[in-house]
Amino acid sequence: MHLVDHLNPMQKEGVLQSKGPVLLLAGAGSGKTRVLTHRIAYLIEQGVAPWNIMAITFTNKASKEMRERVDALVGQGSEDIWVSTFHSSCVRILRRDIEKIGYDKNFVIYDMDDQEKVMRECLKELDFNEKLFTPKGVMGEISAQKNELISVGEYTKRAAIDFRMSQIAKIYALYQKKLHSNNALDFDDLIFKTVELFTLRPDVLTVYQEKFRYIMVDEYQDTNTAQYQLVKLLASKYQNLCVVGDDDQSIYGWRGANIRNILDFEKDFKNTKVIKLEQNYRSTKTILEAANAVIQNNISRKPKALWTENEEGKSIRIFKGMNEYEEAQYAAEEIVRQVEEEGREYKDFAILYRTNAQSRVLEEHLLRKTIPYRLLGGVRFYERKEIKDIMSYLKAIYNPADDIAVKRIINIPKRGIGDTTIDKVMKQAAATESNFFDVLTYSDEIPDLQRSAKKLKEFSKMLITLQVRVETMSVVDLIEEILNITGYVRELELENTEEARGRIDNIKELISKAADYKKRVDEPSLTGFLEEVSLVADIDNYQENANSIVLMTLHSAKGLEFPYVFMTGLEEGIFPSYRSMTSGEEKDVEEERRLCYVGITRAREVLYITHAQSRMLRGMTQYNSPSRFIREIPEHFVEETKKPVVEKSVPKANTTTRKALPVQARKFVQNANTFTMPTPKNVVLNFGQGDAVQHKKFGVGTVQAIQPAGADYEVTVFFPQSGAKKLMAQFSNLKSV
DNA sequence: CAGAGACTCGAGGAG
DNA sequence: CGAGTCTCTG
Repeated sequence: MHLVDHLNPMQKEGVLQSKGPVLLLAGAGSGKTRVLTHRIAYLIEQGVAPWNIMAITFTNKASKEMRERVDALVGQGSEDIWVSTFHSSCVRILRRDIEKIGYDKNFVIYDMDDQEKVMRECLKELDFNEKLFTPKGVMGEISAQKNELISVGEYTKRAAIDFRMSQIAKIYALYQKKLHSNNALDFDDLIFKTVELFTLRPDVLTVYQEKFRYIMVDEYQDTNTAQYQLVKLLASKYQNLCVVGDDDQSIYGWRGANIRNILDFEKDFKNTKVIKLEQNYRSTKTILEAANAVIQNNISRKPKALWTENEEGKSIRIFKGMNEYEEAQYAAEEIVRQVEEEGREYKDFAILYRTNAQSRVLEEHLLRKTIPYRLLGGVRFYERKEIKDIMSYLKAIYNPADDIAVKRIINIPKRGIGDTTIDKVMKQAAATESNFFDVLTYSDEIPDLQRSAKKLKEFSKMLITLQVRVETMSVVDLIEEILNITGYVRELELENTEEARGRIDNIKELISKAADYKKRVDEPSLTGFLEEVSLVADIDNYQENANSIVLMTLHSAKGLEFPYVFMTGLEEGIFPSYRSMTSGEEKDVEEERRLCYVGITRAREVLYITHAQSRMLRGMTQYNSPSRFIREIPEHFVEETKKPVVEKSVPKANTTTRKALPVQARKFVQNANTFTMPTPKNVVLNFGQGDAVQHKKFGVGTVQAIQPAGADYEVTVFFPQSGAKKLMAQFSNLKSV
């Protein structure tokens, strides 16, 4: 029995084509991970040393999965294969060699929060119009430059003719200067600086080229220019580069992913062998053909069509809710029904949505039905205040030059050091070109700081004390020591609120994560722990085995699969998003459509698509028409389902075949049909649709519909005597009976 | 300096 | 609607 015996011919070719550039176009569910892992095993079988092999993925989860599968296939020596993400590979390289380009190798990694703080400082210092230059906006532009490998110098040159750009160039320069003096890199820098290192120091590049003779890149369609350049540099010597991707699943354009990387691969690497994997092993025919039908509406793509030998399967269920509550209720009830009547397990279900904000209503209804669920996204663990506080202590101990971390904790818990004092310290630091922390240590010598010097020195002494212990203490002990000295947890205990208890739990969770780190890693260190924390993604924490349904964004769902998938909020303005519809660029809607394709192809057996006629957004009620993507699914794959008639009637799903809907032949024609109006205020209704109500003149009737109408509700009530009446809730004085 | 209350403004997705 | 910022007061 040979490695490739149970692979299909195309997969086999992907495995055996082990030399030279290979472009593996792998459709959704076509077994690409399988090809990659077998390919690695085959290389080793052919006598390639494990340490000469590198496999790059985007998420830790993907790399962990690949590592496990490779371990199972290869056995001995597999630990020497570099299986890691772009970011962690770069960190590893930079820790060794970044000194060669003028950075300290103990750099810290800034997350978005930290970046924004630095950015705010820059904007404040430069005193630019804050309406024109928002931290987020400028950060986005700078990030885009880094993704395109455009340095401060290069950008400044290009910016010369444009006022706004030249302003941003100044911010970019200051921002980089601050990061450098804080001894910090942001996410984009991790890639950028590695490329810079390789470019400036060919000797270093050669070392890595010799090391990584066989390179594989997963999710290649999501690489940006910087990542591409990195791979190209590494592979240029031996040309043994295998990239795997699917242009139809490119959904990270907004993050700088350059779809040209996949479309032009053959031009960049001569004699590229192109292999297409088009057989899908995951979904039913119905689901797959629906996905094909949707994605065909995109103009810029490589033509292809996935096929499967799987059975027809069930129709795609489409549900229209009156509002997002009804939508959520439907999903929850349908899941309960499937679990109780069809014997499915909770873990078979995923609910997907376009934006994280949509998860709340869904959660409420799942809680109400006591359906166990896991939520990915939202406020991530490491972004919680208490966690960031503790982490900032660790960062400040590790790298006192990290002004952002030091400033964050200087008055946490309260030490009587206020904004005025902090400002003075900052001024002093700027004037002497020193770090914020250094100023603290000699604050008693500065006239301006005399009054608060005692507190400042006390704080700096405490940090120094902790620094000394790093050598001898594990991360767990260090955290406990911090909590001890600062009284952080004690303070929370005194609060004695639900929220405070939650925060204490989170801190305990952090400690156990640190303990787990210590157990798992060969040489645990504070650096290692900080690094790991900086680089975790949400999806990395997703556990397949837990028996609960899972809620996540469509973006997070890429690479996963579930027997039952709910795609929710399929409405114009939500999905496709308002921004993509109004940007004026068709490519933006095409990216949304690819996201839809990704969503549909997550489903193995049954796909539900739901949308709501109205939904609350930012305190406003929006009325959205159904998403164009619904119309792009041929109707014979679809059945429209009605809500299991709730409340008073039989709780049984009641499905009917959907009547002919006009099929929109061409896109572009679609207009938004999205608008907002004020939500009724000060009107409380104590009845809902289907309830009986009493009216002075008409007697008892049944509520048929409730529509917001300006600041009031228009209630349609059917009265047996007088027929249907439309009444304004505020004036009709309806009473529930 | 700290806390309370008013006020503004904004949510797309993620390593 | 809700998080984050601003302003006022003790």
